Amino acid sequence: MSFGKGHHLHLVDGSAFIFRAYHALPPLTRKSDGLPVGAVSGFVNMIWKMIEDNKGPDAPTHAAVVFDKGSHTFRNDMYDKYKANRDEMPEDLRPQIPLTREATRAFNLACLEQEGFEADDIIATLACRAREAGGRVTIISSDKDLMQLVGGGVEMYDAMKNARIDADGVRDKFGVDPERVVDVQALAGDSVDNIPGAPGIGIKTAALLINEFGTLEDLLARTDEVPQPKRRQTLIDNADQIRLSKRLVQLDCDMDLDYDLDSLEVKEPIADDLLGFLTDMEFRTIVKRVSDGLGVDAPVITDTTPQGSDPVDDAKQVAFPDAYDWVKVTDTLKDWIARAHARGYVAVDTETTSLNEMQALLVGVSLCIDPGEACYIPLGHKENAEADLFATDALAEGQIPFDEAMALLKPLLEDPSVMKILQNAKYDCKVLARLGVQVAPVDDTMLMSYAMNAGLHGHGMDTLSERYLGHAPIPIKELIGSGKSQITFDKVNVEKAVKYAAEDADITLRLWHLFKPQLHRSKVTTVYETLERPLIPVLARMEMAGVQVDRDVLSRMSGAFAQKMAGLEDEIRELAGADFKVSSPKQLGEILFDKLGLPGGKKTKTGAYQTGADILEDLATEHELPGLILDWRQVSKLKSTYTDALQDHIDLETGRVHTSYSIAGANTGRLASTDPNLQNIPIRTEEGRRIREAFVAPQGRTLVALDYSQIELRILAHIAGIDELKQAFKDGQDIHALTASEMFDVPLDEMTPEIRRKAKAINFGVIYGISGFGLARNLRIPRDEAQGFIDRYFERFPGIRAYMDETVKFAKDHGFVQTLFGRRINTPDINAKGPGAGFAKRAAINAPIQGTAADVIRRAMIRMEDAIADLPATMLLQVHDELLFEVDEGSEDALIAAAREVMEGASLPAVHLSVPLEVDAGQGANWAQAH
DNA sequence: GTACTCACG
DNA sequence: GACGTACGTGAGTACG
Repeated sequence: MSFGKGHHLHLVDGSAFIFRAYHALPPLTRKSDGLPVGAVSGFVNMIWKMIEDNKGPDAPTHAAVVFDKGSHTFRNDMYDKYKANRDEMPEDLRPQIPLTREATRAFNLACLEQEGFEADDIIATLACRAREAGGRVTIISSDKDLMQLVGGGVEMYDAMKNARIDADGVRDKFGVDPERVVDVQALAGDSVDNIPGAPGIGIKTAALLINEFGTLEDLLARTDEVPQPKRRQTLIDNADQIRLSKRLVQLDCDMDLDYDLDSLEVKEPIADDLLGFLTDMEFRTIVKRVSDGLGVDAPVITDTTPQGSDPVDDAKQVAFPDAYDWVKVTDTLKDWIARAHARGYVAVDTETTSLNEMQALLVGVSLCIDPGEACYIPLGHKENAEADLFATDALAEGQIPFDEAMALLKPLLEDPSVMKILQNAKYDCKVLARLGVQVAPVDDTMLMSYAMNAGLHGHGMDTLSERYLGHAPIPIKELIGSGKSQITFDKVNVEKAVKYAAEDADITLRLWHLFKPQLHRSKVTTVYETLERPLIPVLARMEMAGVQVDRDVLSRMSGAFAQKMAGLEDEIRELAGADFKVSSPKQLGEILFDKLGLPGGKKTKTGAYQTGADILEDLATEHELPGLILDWRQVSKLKSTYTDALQDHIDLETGRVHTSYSIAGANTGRLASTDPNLQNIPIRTEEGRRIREAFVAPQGRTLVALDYSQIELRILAHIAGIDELKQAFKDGQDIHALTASEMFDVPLDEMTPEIRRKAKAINFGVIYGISGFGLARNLRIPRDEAQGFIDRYFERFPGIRAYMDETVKFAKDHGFVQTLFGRRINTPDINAKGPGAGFAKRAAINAPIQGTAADVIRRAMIRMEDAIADLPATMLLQVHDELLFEVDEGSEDALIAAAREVMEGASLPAVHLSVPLEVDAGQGANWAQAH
């Protein structure tokens, strides 16, 4: 009998089920092999519950579970930014997607998906057909995009809230009848799906307009009748965008489907199929429940755990062996690789000749699959290596030829179904990338620790091993020595190398077993998945790209600086009346305070006089010497740290400078740049700024810099909820001038630079956890005056003080603070007594602000590569609130537009800031011009 | 190896 | 009542 009156169709939004299950549940893994199955388990539970709940007279006669397929749909062809700000699917969810299809079929339910269409379109087409045939439909989903289908026998059911949604429910939500929902959505837009809509019009206004004009088409045809001038203009200006939005939200009710409603008739699950699947998944509880429900005996799930015990326990309890496997022949290597494939994960570590990844040569690879069982595959060890006298270029015995081994390892390292577990993965990924191996997918124990333990301790392997495994790894010094006599790893005796290298892989695997379940318990899985791990390949590519630095420019500046220093030194010695080392603060202090008897003379804790810039500036009014010292120091700093040291960092092969970013270096989530540090290139003084002229674009290219304007103050305004500040940012006002005006009762048009400067210092102070002492020192004013400013500021902006108090209280209660994106920064000293207390408090106040800004730019960087993929552009550097790019001449504007859009929308959809993020852009032949 | 100083956001 | 502080980094130099 064909589908019609009296029939009831259930349509389940399967993809939504999966995401809900994934995010609601801990990251369960299959015990026998560690396969992630948490989302599958949640999905199965939801389907089973749905079946159980829908027995009885109103039971569905027909049913289907509908899924999205692929990420590119016909909507992307209409609008390339459709759903563009969706975060990427978490790595451990990806392998579960096919399993949910399998689960659906195991339930004997129709499993529907179609390339190029969203689940919503299939649901729409089927719902419309069922309605036309005179039957009833229940759509099991809470997605508001499906509400346009409600009515005429079609209802929705929100399985989480246990609530049915009928036409009245839709009217409650959208303020219009279901058939007009698309009109409202087209006007209001949707930041989650990146539907543009009309700026400034939300659901409320949209419903008002639609109810007044009838339909969207009528409204757009009669915009001249809209009474509010601003609203009218918005509608006129954005008419095309609104029409596009409507086409984006309008579901396709008329898809070509190669099946009909009758084929969706409900069939009882076949016990063997269903229980077979559930047993395979090792879902003990569900197997029991389903068996009871079906009235059959529950099958036994045999325990097939690798060593018959829990990997978390093994990680800590299995002893570290005295010897590991030295892989000498390809058969042994093949055996290890087969084991890794069978297990689905493997810990990997590489040994190389250098800490600099751009120069490091691969010397060997170690693998580990079970605690205590690891191997080392030596590839580039030299013969007679340790005795310099006999060192030759000949390779040591017992090694597989390099290319042969790499040909075997590459497929494993690139296999999407085998998780590679590394400590500080970026390093190994870069070394291997230079050999043409793109390691993926990757888990990084260092980043797992960082996500959970930032602020508690470092995240290097030695620290983690001692802390969490109670085992001190073999120090690298024992193999390569230290200082002048240090050797490279290729000269290390292979026997010793096996012990050391395999142990590192063993430790990494054990840490992973410990950390993986903890990640979820600490509620930082999302942080790890969205802010830490995806950054590894992004930074690796930026570092390998490097930035071109003009050696001649630096060299010329060095010469000029040397001359200037020599001249200053002569003057300094003359004024001092003595010969001394100008670079020695100790000697300088004695000259200033003992010999010349200048006033002041504070001592450091080691008993030497302080000679910092602030002290010398104060003394400059007393004597000529301090000023000259300051000049000398500035030039000396520029020469030694920049014009000289930077030249040594130019890579001879690429002719460029390749920094290294540490992802887990700064507690707040900021990156840190080392070897060289390219995040502290001078800019504040004119002379220093010229160093940036040495950072150049190659022939035919341009440097483009984009930086967030006032991002930390904006975030503070959002977090603390300060309406005046939020409004000022929305209106594009000068925030420091506004603060000054509010505090000192000076109208904006009478603002002086001096008053504004004070307000600016206060604004920065607020971000740092202001204190009277600190502000006084910064502004060089008496302390009580500074305290007066602060008091007035808090009087004017009471919300800021409330934020500070709440943050400190949160830190005291929980032992950590959080960013808007859930990043956790531990505050172990927050309850300390004594001088440390103030320090910890200020750090706790600052961390959520600095950390949220760091999260925002991380999100932008992760999305940036896709966003500029079609442009001849490369992302090169990050300087906390700035990104530097290189782009072919002629494409500058396209790059700026694309990058700005990513940066300004980087918080979405996870966090909707109540202040706009603004990005300034510049371009030029060198970094000085681009800024 | 530690202390001091100074470059950046 | 005194203490000692702006938040977060990395690197070069002196000095023991």
